[in-house]
Amino acid sequence: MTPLYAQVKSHILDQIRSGTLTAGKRVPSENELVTQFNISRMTANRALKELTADGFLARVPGVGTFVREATPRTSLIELRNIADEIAARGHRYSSRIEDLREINATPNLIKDFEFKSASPLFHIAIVHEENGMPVQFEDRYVNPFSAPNFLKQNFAEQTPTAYLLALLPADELEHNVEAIMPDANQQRRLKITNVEPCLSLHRRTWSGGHVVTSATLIYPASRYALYSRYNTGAKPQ
Amino acid sequence: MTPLYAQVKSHILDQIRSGTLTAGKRVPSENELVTQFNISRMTANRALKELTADGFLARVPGVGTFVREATPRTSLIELRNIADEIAARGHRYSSRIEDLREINATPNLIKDFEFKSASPLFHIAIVHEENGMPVQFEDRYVNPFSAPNFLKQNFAEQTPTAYLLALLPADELEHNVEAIMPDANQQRRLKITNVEPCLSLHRRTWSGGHVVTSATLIYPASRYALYSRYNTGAKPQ
DNA sequence: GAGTGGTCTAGACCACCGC
DNA sequence: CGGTGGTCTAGACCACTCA
Repeated sequence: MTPLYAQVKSHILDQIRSGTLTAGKRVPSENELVTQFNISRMTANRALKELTADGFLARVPGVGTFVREATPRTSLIELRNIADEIAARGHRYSSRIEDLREINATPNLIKDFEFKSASPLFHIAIVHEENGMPVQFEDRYVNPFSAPNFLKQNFAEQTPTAYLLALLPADELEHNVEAIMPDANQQRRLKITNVEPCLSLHRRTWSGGHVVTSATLIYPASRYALYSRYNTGAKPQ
Repeated sequence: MTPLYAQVKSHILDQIRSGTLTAGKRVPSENELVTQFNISRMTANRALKELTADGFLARVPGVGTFVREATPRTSLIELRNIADEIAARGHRYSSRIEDLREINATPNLIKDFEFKSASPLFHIAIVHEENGMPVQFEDRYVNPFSAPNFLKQNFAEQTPTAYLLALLPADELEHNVEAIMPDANQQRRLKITNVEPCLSLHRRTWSGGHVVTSATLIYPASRYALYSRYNTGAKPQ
């Protein structure tokens, strides 16, 4: 059974997504939600408080709760498909699959996937190339309960990111970015000749409360940077 | 009057900072907090829930609430003050100012600040330290029209970020993250002995349509990572 | 079975806002 | 003044874990 506060959150998010509630518009007050959903005010308060913490709403004491301008918290690293990015630059995309099979989760992976005990996982190692030059090494684990047919896909046609995004909407993302020196294996796969640092982007993706996939994306420093620009919704003086 | 839940939060955070509660240790249960502070369980629940959301605690249903491992990582999305982040980990913050003066904008800086012609700029170079160890080198330029008193501030008391944020709301942000090998100057300032890659985070901040500041923040890879986790607003809640 | 966290209720008092 | 959000209470039922 879905908790009541989560149902209220979903209801409001649906209205924002569908355009019924647009930026700046007032959301039902806590007391209005109490009568609409036949819940207690504490439950309505929790729903609105969490949506505010998530960056969707802004609350003004004595006035009301409002839909915020285009979510300022979602922009730094969008979930984009590297094949589309490369195509958008007018370059040729290709890939090389280096591994694709079922494995047993290690203790670290069990923690990553929030599993309670040992479990099989799917693994893919794939090198993405732009005009034949490796630009990203993707080392990804996939929850077989979320994507049971993962191993049967043709990843020469569609990247793992694109397949998973089409299958399951990502409702929560976690990113961790580090600078690393690639090990010999990674250097070989990325065809790095000189000593060159890399960006290591670790990403976990949730859908429906479960970790769908955990991926480490490695970019050679000379060929890639992460970029974002966005509006915070603050009021300029 | 400080809210009760905030008092409980402070009390627990103080114990983490002072070392009374270390990583992995169990925090008082909700019922124990109820009797200790003479509060209702909902208030105790709120304190523990928020500390969990803030990343300090981890809760296990049926077992208890525990202090999390302090991971030195900084938020990618929010504009946070490094002094607060370090204090929140219970560590000692200090800084070393290496430069603070007015300069003339170079062509690159003129472009960065969207100026039409040459102009003076303020410059600060400052090393941020955690328990005496350099963790960030900040190389920042500031628009004198936005913050005319910048050079007169005491940056031993307040970081440049904190000063500028209090002065002007950031209504637009731009980030660019790269992996770099630090040059000799940067190595010396960060006290890097071995060959070690660094994260370079370049950030421009707008307020009222003008570029207020342009900063390059350099983090040694071994001591820092950038982190973010957020809700995307996609369908399943 | 005792203890834990997860959720929920039906009230309450308050500061604040706009009218 | 009535409506808003911010906080708080004293109960409650549940699923879960651990001994």
